[in-house]
Amino acid sequence: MDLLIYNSLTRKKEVFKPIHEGQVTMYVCGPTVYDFPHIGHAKSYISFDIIVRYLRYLGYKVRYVQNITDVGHLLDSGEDRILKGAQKEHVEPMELVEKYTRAYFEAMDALNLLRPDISPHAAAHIPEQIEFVEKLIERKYAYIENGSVYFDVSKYPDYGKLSGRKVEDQQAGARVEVKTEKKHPADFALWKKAEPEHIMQWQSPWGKGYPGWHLECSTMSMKYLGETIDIHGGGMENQFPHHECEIAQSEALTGKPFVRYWIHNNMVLVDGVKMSKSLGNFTTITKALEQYSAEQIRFFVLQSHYRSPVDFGREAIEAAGQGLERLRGTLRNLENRVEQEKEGELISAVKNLVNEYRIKFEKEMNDDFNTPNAIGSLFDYSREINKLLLDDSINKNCFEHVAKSFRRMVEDVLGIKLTVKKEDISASPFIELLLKVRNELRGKKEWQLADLIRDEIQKNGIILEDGKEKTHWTAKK
RNA sequence: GGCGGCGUAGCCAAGAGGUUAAGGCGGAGGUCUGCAAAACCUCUAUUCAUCGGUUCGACUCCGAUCGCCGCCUCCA
Repeated sequence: MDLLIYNSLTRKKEVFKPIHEGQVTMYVCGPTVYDFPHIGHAKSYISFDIIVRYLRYLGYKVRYVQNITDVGHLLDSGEDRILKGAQKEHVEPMELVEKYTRAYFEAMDALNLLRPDISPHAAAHIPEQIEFVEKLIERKYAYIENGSVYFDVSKYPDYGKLSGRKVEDQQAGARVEVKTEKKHPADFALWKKAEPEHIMQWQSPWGKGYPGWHLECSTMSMKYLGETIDIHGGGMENQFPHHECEIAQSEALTGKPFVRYWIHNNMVLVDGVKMSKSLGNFTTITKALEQYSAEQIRFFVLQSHYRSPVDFGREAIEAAGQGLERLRGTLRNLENRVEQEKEGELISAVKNLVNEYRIKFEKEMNDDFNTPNAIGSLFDYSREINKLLLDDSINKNCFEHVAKSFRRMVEDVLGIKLTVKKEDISASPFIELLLKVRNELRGKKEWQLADLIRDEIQKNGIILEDGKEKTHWTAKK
């Protein structure tokens, strides 16, 4: 069964074939670290996390690079985001970078995202970027103007192939005033001259300055993954100009295709409009995690497709949380039975069930990482498992086999942790003791006291379920 | 002005030229249960923004209209 990926470059789903068999090189545009990460980052990076996880599930050796932008990313006003932020917070630019880089990783860890294999910083790759620009000048794709270097878009006829735009159709200066020193409004900065008061500046052959924003991705992608990579991911809003410029400068330099599969994920909306830093309508991940669990947020995000926008609304997130509880219940009950039942033969009906749903899950994931459908099949699977749980004659090994397959899909591929380990709960022995007492009371039909214990325990986040033989307990997430 | 996307039940959300339009939440009823909880069963869109067209057949393709959204050198 082939893996199909929607390639933004061709606007078609294509069969995925990496350059080197069994290996995947993947680059994803990372954050500009000048503020706390928000739920837009969450959706974006969860989407790519799933892609990495699924590729690894399929057996590919993936090298996953995601940059940290800490220089050169400018605001409309022409100010560097990092410098502006540092000014605002009265800290050194690199102090700001450190603070928000940590915040970013902490948030990503909290959401159970796999760390990239390499997280290169733009400011740590200035020599490589300078070298990149020098080569472009050498090859006449770039020109120097007043201490800055610009890419000459007219030399690269393919400019616009990713976003489907023609240079002449654009309303130059629609949003930002056109710099007069550029030969053409579409030309973009590779290197910018720094005014003396601009703190972040480096010596270059063209005087003191700093790199243009687009440059870092091309440079670092090539450095760590090679001239042509398999997958480049990013947010849709970066398709133009950012990725278009990356393609232009990279392909101008090497004469080879820069990226084979471009993957763009859609945006997070709030009340139907884009959530963004500039609109100020964003929720930080920390704040979201105060209201919802990490698993719930992941599940909510994955219940819509990565190429669809998702509206971050309370009702929908809570509904997702309820749904997730059902999957949790299934695994919980499976594990209770694994604990309880005796060893035995793996029966073929169980083997077939596991196989059937593994195939369904893979079929959906193979169709451009269709997580909503994959989750749909998990709910069907869950229902089948629940029916199996009704059968008293099934042995431990069967339940173990099913539990393992269920975890593989939900926890390993979707990255959603389903259970809290009982060993991790320090109150564990006391809970056991209370349950013992409560069951004594139940035996004596002292329902009032027994119910009181249950209510009080539940108030402390422990859920009780009275089974036929014993009472099971779990910690609420 | 240019480029692109979306409009599917009370809510979220897949799908796709042709057997019953996934799945989740919510709701209704039932089974089980000391009561709970969980689970299971049944029901909950004759219809896919609107209007035309193509077709033996369209929610799916084409055109128009209405509404919403993104990008056009700031954003994941």
